[in-house]
Amino acid sequence: MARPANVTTKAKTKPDMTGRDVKGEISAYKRRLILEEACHLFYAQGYEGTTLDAVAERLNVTKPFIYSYYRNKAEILREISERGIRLCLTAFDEVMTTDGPPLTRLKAMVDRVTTLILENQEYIAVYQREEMNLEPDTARAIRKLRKAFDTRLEKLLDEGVTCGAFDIEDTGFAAISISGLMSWTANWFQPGGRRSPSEVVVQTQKMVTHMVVTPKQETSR
Amino acid sequence: MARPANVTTKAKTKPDMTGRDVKGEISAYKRRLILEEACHLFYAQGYEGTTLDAVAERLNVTKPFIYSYYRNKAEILREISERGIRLCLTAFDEVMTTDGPPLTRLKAMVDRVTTLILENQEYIAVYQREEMNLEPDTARAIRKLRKAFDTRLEKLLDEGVTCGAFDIEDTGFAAISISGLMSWTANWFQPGGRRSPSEVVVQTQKMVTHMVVTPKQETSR
DNA sequence: TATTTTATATACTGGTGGGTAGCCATGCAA
DNA sequence: TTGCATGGCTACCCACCAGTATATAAAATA
Repeated sequence: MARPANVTTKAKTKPDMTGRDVKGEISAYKRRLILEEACHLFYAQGYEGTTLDAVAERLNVTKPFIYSYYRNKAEILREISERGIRLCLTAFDEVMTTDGPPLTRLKAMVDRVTTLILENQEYIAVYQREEMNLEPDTARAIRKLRKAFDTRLEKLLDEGVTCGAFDIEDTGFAAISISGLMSWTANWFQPGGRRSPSEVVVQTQKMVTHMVVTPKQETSR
Repeated sequence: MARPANVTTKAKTKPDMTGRDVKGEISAYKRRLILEEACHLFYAQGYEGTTLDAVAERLNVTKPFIYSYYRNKAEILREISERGIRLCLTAFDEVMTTDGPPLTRLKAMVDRVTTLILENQEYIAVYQREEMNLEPDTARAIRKLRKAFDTRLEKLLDEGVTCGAFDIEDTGFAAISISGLMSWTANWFQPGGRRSPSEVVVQTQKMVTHMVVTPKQETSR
């Protein structure tokens, strides 16, 4: 009988604090494999266009195998989406712990986050496209995370405006635009295409800088 | 028997050049109603999440009714997508026929296109999200149109760079970013929300201007 | 008014795919 | 060498939905 997929809560075994939880690690690894392959197919063929049989086939396993690691299809999508936004959020926060003038931090943030988005392009693209296939509760939670990102970005912009580094009329709008600009790359970027990831990152950085900086104060070029 | 949906080619009746083609107009009107309702549901629940029965119900008709105006579900999606991008393209071209310096035309374009995008938000959003549910050929055709938009925008930017009005390193990238910024509004804008459409348009215009203009040359504020 | 044509509905089919019940192979413990 | 746990597989079910064959009402035509 397929065990209930309570693998989510890792280290379910007794608190044997000495040895590693090998079982758990293997489980997590398998979950990861499923997630990656599913994401790949969702990206290429859409969520509804992808059958779990197809995912299983690519992994040379069967559908019940998947069902012993995920409760259902939607849960896979949830993990993809969550990963997508969580990565961005943590990266953002990490950059914010550094200090330096707003522009420096903004640039660093754009660098880190855009890099991340390109590295995890499929996750991000799927997450953006398939939001409505999430269960309503989950969708709400994810949207909240997304919003948190924009809000924090807005704060940073406010800071810059206050100290005169930025020239922005509506920081809320600018925040949406900037995060949009970064997200957008996941939609059009093609690995192995005309532009390398690092070129995209650099150009995005420049665009963002242009968007916020007070003309006279713009530094290097 | 359900007639083959050859309603697409309008004015199928004999070339009676005197009277109006009332039949055809009614047909077109019905197609339009179906399209709007379908788009609305696709927007709210996704393409695969929407059954044609549901569309029919909302219109107080039945599924075969729809099938006598559209060959299949994908054709409806095609028309939605095509409408989405076609609107933008024609608006762009229309603006380009006017003359004036690049910045003026760019601003006018952003105004017109963003307005259009907000007015047709559902079409645009569906078109962006559901691209992969189109038949491969159709998808290619649509992508081509999208690309045409970016290319023409790039040309305008090149012009501006040549005459010194714009300060852009990579006009191709800037074009993608700008069209991305405008498209993005269709994803987050909420009618009746905090910002009115015209505010969004104005702010988008400012963002775009910031992105391209050479600092010293920026005019009004 | 009889007859054909058009427009729409009722009622079905066939394929598909998410999800599951229950079986089997392997390994480990006693 | 039996018994139990683990982990996966075979085989199935059933809801759902795109698409269709056929009936019927309304309108156009004669």
